[in-house]
Amino acid sequence: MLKNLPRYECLLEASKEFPDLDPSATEVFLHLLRTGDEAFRVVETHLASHDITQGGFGVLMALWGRCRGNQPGRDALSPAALAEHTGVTRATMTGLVDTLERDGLVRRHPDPADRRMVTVELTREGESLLERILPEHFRQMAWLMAPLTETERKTFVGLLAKLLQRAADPAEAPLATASTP
Amino acid sequence: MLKNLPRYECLLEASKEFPDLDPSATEVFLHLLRTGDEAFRVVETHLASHDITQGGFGVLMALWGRCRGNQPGRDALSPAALAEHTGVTRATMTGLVDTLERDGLVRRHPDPADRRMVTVELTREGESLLERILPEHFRQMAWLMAPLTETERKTFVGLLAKLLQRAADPAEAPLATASTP
DNA sequence: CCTTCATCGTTAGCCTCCTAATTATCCGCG
DNA sequence: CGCGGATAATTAGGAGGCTAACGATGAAGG
Repeated sequence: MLKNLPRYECLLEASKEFPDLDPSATEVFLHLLRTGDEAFRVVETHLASHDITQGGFGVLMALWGRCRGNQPGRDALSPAALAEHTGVTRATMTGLVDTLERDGLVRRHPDPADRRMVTVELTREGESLLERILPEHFRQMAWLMAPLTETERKTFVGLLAKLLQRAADPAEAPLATASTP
Repeated sequence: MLKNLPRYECLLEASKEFPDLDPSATEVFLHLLRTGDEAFRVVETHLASHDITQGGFGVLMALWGRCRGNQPGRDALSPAALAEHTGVTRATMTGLVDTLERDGLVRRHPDPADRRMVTVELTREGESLLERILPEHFRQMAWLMAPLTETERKTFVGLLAKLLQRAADPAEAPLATASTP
């Protein structure tokens, strides 16, 4: 998102004016957002070359046997389950499934038991697209992470997990307590 | 983006089937994206409570004296410079400035020297909004990073920088070479 | 001078994503 | 049975993001 990461001296200077500004925290934060965004873009670019978006890819992956070969038969999920799984709202999922269905990668089936419900499943075409995309997708992640040793990766995931736990915490941020009330 | 991070055993199993899949690389990648996204959401939620979006906030920040108190007088930038600075296209910047101007946070001025150009500057209202938002914004970043020691932060930024360099590399990913040609 | 080319901002059309409201259906309770 | 409440998917309306194309202007060369 942010293209220009502020330089460190700059942060130090600004922190004089704002007592709430923690320079090292800000630096980590900006680097995290920037790197995440850039990594995102790398795979997004690849997916775009196959005319599929990140959102669509997420749906396809969710459909494609969670954990691969979990259950026999076709994998079919409701839009609600897909939304939950990929982290978007159900309204958004309607749009995503619309696009995927229009492109023939996915099919909607009415649920005979509960007529409110619908199940979404992969078509052959969707499956084959996925199998065409995945090897390169995996290669790309491996390439991206190549500069990190196995030890560094462990450390990294540990640090990310700490932040993730806090960021995803329902307790949320301290929106009241402050040094500037 | 991805809500359910695959468990490690699952990745190991899948890697049998896909020689290109590097489990630890995938794990790092998914954690990075997920954490970045979650951190993004935290500040986005805060900004939303002031009726401003991330994109708009970025523009305001860019306008608000890069590095704070850099130059005397008002800070004014062209849409192109803003787009460059915040990492969006010029077309998108037009829309962002439209919204900000409609909300009275920003003003467009024609450039007398070059009639193709326009300069964008902060209004008093925009400035005061920013000064109202920033303390809490800083506090939020500090809160988010609180679980990390100063040493961990240094390590973390180092790792992020390594990845960033690679991800932002114009050389891009190895889209040709592969074990599945 | 005038033609060509680069550059600026904007427009048009599309996709993703959101919230809120709508419609259809199921379920349980009197 | 019939009615209210929960839940499914969808629609409506808005915003940000992109690419591509456009109109206006400036700069440079013949």
